Amino acid sequence: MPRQVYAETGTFAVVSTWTALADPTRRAILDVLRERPHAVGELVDRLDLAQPAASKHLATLRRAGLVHATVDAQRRVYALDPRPFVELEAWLAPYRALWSDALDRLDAHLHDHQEDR
Amino acid sequence: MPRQVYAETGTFAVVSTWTALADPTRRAILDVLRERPHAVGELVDRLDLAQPAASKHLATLRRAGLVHATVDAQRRVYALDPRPFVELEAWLAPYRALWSDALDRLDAHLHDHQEDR
DNA sequence: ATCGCGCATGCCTCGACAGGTATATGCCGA
DNA sequence: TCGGCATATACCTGTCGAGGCATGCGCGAT
Repeated sequence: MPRQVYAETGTFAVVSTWTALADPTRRAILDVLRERPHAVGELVDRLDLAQPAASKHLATLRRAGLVHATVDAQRRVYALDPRPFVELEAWLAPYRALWSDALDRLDAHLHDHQEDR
Repeated sequence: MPRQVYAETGTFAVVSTWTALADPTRRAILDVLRERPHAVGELVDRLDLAQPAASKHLATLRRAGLVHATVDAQRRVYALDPRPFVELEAWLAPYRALWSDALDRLDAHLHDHQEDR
């Protein structure tokens, strides 16, 4: 049975969400964690990683607040944390006008000679 | 009057969207470009950048497909390109279940003792 | 108490950048 | 044609992060 959250206490080398997401291996880890929480060993098996590499990537993801670990005996079970994803969403939101505008223009173009503006 | 698109022809050192977005300066550039297209000099002024730095960041953004430039005499006017943002959106979409689930649980918790599940 | 397992961490090396300076290039105006 | 402007690019330097290896550390089982 899980016991305690493994907090990233203090403000030690906080990592930006963007920096954490810049690495493909870390994005792969997140993809797997989206399915369900995984222990480090499971991630090592499924993603064919060296164990130290996995631990380091997970540490980075932790410092970015993207994941958190629960302690279960010798195992650390990592799970996603929603908050940074919400921030990403918020960052992306203003850019959404870009493609919705593009789609609008496309739409206008399709309905071309019927009405203008 | 603008003349030509400044294509990133060939597959020379394509940069991942994530890599391009990992840099804060580049994100600042995108924020400014969201307002309207800007020439390099305008970006240099508004963001207090060295001119070579601006050109280099813009080159990276170009290789990531996030911006494109139109040539106007000696000036290069950079504007946003929607496509990578749509891809970002697509990447983020599956994670949306995360916080919608969290909100659902919160909601359920608020309506707590009224109905279960 | 001891061993083995699961994981984290320290050290090293290397390649990838960011910032700065200097310089090359295309284009306009006089 | 010439000078100057706007931008790109080459070069250098310092920094940071990823991968690989070895090792430390906590916990459970025997």
